[in-house]
Amino acid sequence: MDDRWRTIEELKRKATLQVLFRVARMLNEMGVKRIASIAPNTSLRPAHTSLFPHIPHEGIRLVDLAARMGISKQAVFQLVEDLVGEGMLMRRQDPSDGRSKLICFSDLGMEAIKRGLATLSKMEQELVLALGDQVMDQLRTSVLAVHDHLNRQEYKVKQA
Amino acid sequence: MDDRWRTIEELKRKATLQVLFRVARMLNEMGVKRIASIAPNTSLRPAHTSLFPHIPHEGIRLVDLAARMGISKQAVFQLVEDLVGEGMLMRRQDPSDGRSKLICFSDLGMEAIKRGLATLSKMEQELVLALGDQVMDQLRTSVLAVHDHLNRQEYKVKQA
DNA sequence: CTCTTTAGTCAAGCTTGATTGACTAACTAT
DNA sequence: ATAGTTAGTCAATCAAGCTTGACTAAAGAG
Repeated sequence: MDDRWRTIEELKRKATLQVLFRVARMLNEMGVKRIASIAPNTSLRPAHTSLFPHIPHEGIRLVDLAARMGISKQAVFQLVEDLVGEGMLMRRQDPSDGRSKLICFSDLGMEAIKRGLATLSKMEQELVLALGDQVMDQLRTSVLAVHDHLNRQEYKVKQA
Repeated sequence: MDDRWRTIEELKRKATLQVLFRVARMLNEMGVKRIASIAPNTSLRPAHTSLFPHIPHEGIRLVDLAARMGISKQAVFQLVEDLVGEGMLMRRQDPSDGRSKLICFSDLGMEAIKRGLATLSKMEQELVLALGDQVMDQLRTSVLAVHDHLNRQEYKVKQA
């Protein structure tokens, strides 16, 4: 065991962030697996579900959605098209602009989102059961603190 | 604001896991960006770096590495080939098997890993500075608790 | 000693998730 | 009214990250 490797092991042991990444990845995989098992949608891929967090209740225009996701409108178009085909999303005419349509959830889509969130919430409750209220409270408050800090920083960067 | 949507917003507010995912994603993106900025390796992609956590100091055989990552040995071969080309990894002859080679880090590779971990550690220290010792301690212990629990569960599943 | 299996390699091809370019219809500014 | 811009759409293309199949050399079983 040479010195270089020892340094690496030391750094790894201290890396809270690495543990955070791994935990997030494991939980995410677990969630995806569970949701897939209750609704075997062969045709809905990660790229599709990545749209969901960016679709507000009022709806959003294609170009704006693309801008928020940081990819081309053509790419988003195809994803939205698929989701409309599956009945998850719908396009309403934008009352204020004849060219544009407002992309929003259909009833079916909202039900699906609800089921997904419920699955996540169930996983969380299982963790509470296994690890106790206190640990999960600590996780919640500390993660939230980091979250808020990162958002404040991002805001500052955008202002500059 | 109809009832279905209100339920969704309620679920989201309670979802510690969603916040965890988002925080992990943001920090990860930040880390990748920083590391990329200090070492503009145009040719090393995420698929390559995903090998690193599975390569032990003693080295590992291609088939075993592929099994650990859950993908075909041919796919792993290409990635290893690229990394050997970049001087990050090297292949030693396996002393106990004439067919097999042990994939391990080169000196350059270990230096690169060290720099990556150091970057992560620096980000962590910045969080400590911004949020305080206490919050980061809470994050560390709670995330570690979840991590250990998930690993225990995975172990149990594998036993069954 | 032969037969089968296994480790690494090489080649071709596929799916996903994106891109760029072109086009139509609707809006906007002059 | 006309010229230029913008929103959505359609099509072709591309790179990443895999897969499957075929081959070789070494190892192991009978």
